[in-house]
Formats: sequence, C-alpha cells, structure tokens
Amino acid sequence: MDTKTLCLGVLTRGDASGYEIKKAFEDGPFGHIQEIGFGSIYPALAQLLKDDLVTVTKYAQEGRPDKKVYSLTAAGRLSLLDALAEPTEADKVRSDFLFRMMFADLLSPSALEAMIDERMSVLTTAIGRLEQCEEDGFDHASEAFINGYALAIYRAMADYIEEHRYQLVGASLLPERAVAE
Amino acid sequence: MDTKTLCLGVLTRGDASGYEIKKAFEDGPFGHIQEIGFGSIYPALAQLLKDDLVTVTKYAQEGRPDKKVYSLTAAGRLSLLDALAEPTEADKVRSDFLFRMMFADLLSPSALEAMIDERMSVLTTAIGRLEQCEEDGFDHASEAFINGYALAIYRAMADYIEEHRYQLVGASLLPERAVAE
DNA sequence: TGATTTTATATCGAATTGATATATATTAAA
DNA sequence: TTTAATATATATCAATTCGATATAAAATCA
Repeated sequence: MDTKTLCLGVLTRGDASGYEIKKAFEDGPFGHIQEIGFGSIYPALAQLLKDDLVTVTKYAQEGRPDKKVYSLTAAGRLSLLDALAEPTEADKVRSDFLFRMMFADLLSPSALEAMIDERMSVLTTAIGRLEQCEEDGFDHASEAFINGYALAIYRAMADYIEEHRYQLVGASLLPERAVAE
Repeated sequence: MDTKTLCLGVLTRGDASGYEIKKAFEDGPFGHIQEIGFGSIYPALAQLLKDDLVTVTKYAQEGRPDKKVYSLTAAGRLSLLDALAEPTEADKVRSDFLFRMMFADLLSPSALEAMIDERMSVLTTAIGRLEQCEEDGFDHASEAFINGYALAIYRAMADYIEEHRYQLVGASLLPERAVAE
C-alpha cells in the first residue's frame, strides 16, 4: 500500500493535515497498522492535490507554518476503493528484537536480560494503552476489531516471552561457563 | 538494523552466498524476523568485502553465474557484536490486511469475507510450517525460541480473527441493507 | 512436452527512511 | 520560577531500501 492510498484512507475518517495523518498512524485509529514519515506524507499529499483526489484549505497560524487541512474529493474516494480492490500484500515485519535474540549465545546474560526486560516493558505499556482505548470505546466496528487484534498479539508476545525467556538465558550462560572452566 | 549487519548475522551460522542469505530470511532460520531483497544484499556484501568484514570464494558453475560464497572474518564478527550492543530499534509492522479491515464498511460483504478467508489461509499455512519445524528440532536454542514466538503470534492472530470476524462482516452488511431499503 | 519453480548474480529507477531545518506554544520538571 | 522538554506544523534531502527487470539453465511438475 503506497503512501498516497494511506493518506486517502485516513481522510475518509475526516479532514486532516499532514501532521495529523502522521499522528493517526502513531497513536490514532491507524496505529498498529504501519508508520509513515513526513518525507513520504508531504510529497504524497502534493501529488494527490495535483491529481484532484484531495482539496486543501489553509489556516493561518501565528508563529507556525500555515496549517494545511486536506479533504477527500469524490475522485479520491473512488481511488481508495480501487486500491482496496487490488490484491492484498503480505504483511511485513521487521523485528530488531528478534534479530538480537538469534544471537543470545553471543551476548552476556546481563545484556540479554536487559534486552528482554526492555521489550517486556514496551509490550506492557502498549497493552495498557490498548486496554484503555477499549474502555473508552470506538466510533467504528473496524477500530474495535483492530484494537482487539493488536491487543491479542501483544498479549501473546508478552506471555510467550515471559514463559520462554529462560531458554535464551540458559543458552547465554553456557558459553560463559565454558570460558570459566 | 541495516542490511550489512543482517548479512553478518546470517554468516555467523555458516558461510553463504547472497542468494542463500535471502533464503535464510524467507524460509530459513531468520524467517519471521524480516525480509531483505537482492537489491540490498548484493551492494551490502560488496561493501562488507571492501571493509574486510567478509571474504569471498568463487565456485565456477556451468550455465549459472559463479556462486560467490562469503565467510565472516574476525573483524566481521566484532562488527556484528558492536551492532548488537546498539540500542534496539522498535519493531516495525506493515499490514496491508489490517489497513483493508479499517474499511470493512466500504467493502461488499463477499469481498470482505474473501479477504478474511485468504488471510486465514495464509495464517494456517504458516502455522503448519512452523509446527513442522518444531517437530524437526533446532540447532540453536534461539531458533527454537523464535519459532515458538512466531507460532504463538500466528495462532493468536488466527484465533482472534476466527472469533471476531463477525464484527466486521456485520459492519459491512449494514450499509448494504441501508441501500436496499 | 511444455510450464513453472529453483538456482544464481546484478542493476536501476522509484519509493521510503531518518535526519535536519525552522519556529513557537505549551507542559513538565528542577 | 526558570529551564527543559514535548507538541505543533511544514518541508527538504541524502542515504537506503524496495520492487521490477535482465540473464540463463537446471530441475521439477503437470
């Protein structure tokens, strides 16, 4: 899914600026789907504007750049629908944490423990936030679904790590023992 | 984690060609961590070679380009260790499937059902493959850990989707009913 | 027999990433 | 209370990554 389509998607939920689109993929309703940066968003919005898929309204602000709020046009809505009809791409994951876990036996036990603890802390925070969202309720059924989905996954991750971390720490201890003998 | 470090990581498990490094991130032991393409791997290996972090041995093959098998040097091993000591980057996800689910109410119920069925099929296949790997056993504790981690997550995804898909299909049906009335 | 998949390296344009620049209001901490 | 950090807001740019394409034959499958 390219950045232009991602922007169109957010705009179906209401008009937004580039900054707000980024936030929607951070904390907002599109969180846990993917992240996008300003370096993708601003060029994408410029292109969408050129293709008449969005319109823009500028709001003058003191001490800040004008806020440029984008709205979906009818053509933009159709363009999103077209994109949704395309074959679904495979999910992509990039886990720096898991890559590091592959080298548990090269790390000191303390370094490994610190990495796992930090990861657990990140997961616990994310779970807490998602639970709060669940309590607050959702505007759309889709948002409830995705929130619950993310929650289920984070819980599965945290549970698995808590239950199996000893496997890795054990592997990390062995080489050190070998050196000591 | 940049491509150079990813390549160094695979080479700790044994000498490999660029092609084999890619496979390691597809089906191999580094599967489910992330994917990398040839467009990143070959330039990375060229750079590693230039920096004396790897060495290369060419094997002449009939009808195919020479197979270039890379080996880690002592400096390469140290370079990997340095990279592992850096702060762990946050996991990144990009789910085209979840993005589509955000627009369940814009899709026809049949299109939505098809997307969900396809997703379930992908998950079921992945789970089957991971279970097979588990039965076959692992060389390293880390590989067992990561296989189990991926399995736990895929199961959580599949279970959640099976239990909550009606929420989305319900939302998808509502607008259609409105049109019909 | 014909079609597809696997093995194998390499390049290239397009897209994305991550950092940086600029500037002020607001909130939190010392 | 002053200072530091965070949030708001757009934009650009070099470095990196992605995805497609080129080339070519062996092996497997239909």
